[in-house]
Amino acid sequence: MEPSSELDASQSQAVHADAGPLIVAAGPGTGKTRVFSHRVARLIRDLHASPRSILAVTFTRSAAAEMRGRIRGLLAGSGADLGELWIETCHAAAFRILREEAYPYQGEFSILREEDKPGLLEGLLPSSERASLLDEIRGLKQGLQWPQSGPALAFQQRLQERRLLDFDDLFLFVLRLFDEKPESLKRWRQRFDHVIMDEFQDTSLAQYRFISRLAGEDFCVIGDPDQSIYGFAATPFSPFAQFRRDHPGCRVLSLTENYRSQAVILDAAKQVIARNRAQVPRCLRARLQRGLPVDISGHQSDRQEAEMIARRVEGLLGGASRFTVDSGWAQTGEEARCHGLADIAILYRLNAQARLFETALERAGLPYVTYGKKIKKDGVLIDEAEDLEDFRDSETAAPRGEAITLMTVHRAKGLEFPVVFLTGCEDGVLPFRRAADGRRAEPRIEEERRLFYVGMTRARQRLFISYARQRFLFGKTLKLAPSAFVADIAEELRRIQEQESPPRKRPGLQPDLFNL
DNA sequence: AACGGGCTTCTTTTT
DNA sequence: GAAGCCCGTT
Ligand SMILES: Nc1ncnc2c1ncn2[C@@H]1O[C@H](COP(=O)(O)OP(=O)(O)OP(=O)(O)O)[C@@H](O)[C@H]1O
Ligand SMILES: [Mg+2]
Repeated sequence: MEPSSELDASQSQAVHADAGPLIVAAGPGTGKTRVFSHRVARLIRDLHASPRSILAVTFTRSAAAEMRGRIRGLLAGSGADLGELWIETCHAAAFRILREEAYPYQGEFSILREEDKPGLLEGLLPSSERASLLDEIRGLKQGLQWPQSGPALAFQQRLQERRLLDFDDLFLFVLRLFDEKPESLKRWRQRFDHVIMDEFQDTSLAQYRFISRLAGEDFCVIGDPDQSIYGFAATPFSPFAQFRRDHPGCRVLSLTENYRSQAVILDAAKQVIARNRAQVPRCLRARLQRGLPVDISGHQSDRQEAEMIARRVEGLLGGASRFTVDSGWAQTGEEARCHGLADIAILYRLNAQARLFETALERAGLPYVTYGKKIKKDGVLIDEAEDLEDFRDSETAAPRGEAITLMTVHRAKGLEFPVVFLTGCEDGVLPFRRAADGRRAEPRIEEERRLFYVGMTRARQRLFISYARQRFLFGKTLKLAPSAFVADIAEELRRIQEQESPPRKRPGLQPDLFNL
């Protein structure tokens, strides 16, 4: 692994950019997250900023944990430590402030988990109307409005009786706190001289308002508009555009060198994303050598897809290095059995797709870890983060570190793997389209394309794209065409293998997706 | 209260 | 296919 201390010229410029509103907008694998950690480390180590004056915002808790480790590593030997540095998600930062301010309640209060929300409406509404009320409440809160009347208000009162906040409330309350108690806002603003955010493209309006109120002169946001994949979860909002409006004349830096993916993979990904309108012309160059073509395979069925991937994985695993993490080979551009289990990720659009892979991997005796799937234990939903370790004992799954990773593309955001299988690349699955008869049959195609792009750009050395002609989903067997995204990859960058169909004569005119 | 048949719905997810 | 929900029956 390359030393994580190196920076190229643009990265260095971003790290050393003076305090002042700063956007770092750059493509995947260009070292945005590296810049983030170095910028924080530099503040502490070189500029002697007090760690407690820094607020570093990440998208997930696991990213926060990893960031903590990276920064600690960068500070090692300098005598400095992390002190009271805040590395938090937006939600966690809001929650911490509310707790420290004992607002809106003295003493204990807690967060209502998403799955417990409907229960709170017990007796208030027939359960068939609960979901839509919760949607309505979310809509209100996302627009920074408090529920004012009707069952929405009743829900809010029930939260209050139980000293509970839902996730959206965190921002409503912290913003209200700042409005009601200017002295409190002043204190927090004075504390956080330096605010930095990663994955800024997925910041919601409420989150942005919250962080903006805390931030002073030194406010740095880092992200990639082409990797915005959580639009579905919030009301439409363009954080980069808003930041520019709020900070006219802010500095805008970009990073153009991709250190993650071999050139063929990156070029293929660029061809796909090129179909989305770019606000700013894209510039992204591979630093690694070309590598092997993107491997595209079509299968007769979803089961076949899973079986073939399991076999493929076996072929990739190096004998001796089978259990080494990220063995760092394949710079040679040669196919080789040199990978460890932890080097390999199987990515998919829908959690429901995971099961077939689990079955196939189990049959092949290959250890894996599935992330994010809702897990029930004795009929009760358990929280993965805390309880997965125990849970694993009772299942076939393996401990982290020597297992294949199974997760949705959404979850893979920000991560990288030497070998990536991007699966279920069918029209209707990726891009996902709700059941054909539904009104909202139109997928939000640009976001789906970004998702595909995120999936592709997780790969360092090998990218396998696969689709099935037939898939069993939601109780129906669907006939599916390959995703149009696949056809956007130029011939010279890919190698296609269509698994031959069972003996059935087909007319010569077979629509060939790849010769559009 | 507990059972079961018929009905609908079912992404992606942060906390 | 599985789960949740409604509603009528035991
Ligand atoms: N200057 C550099 N020299 C060598 N390797 C680098 C350099 N900068 C970054 N890398 C490596 O490139 C990979 C991608 O870096 P990083 O995760 O920071 O990119 P990113 O822009 O945050 O990607 P994403 O958009 O997917 O979040 C990592 O493996 C990182 O160690
Ligand atoms: Mg990153």
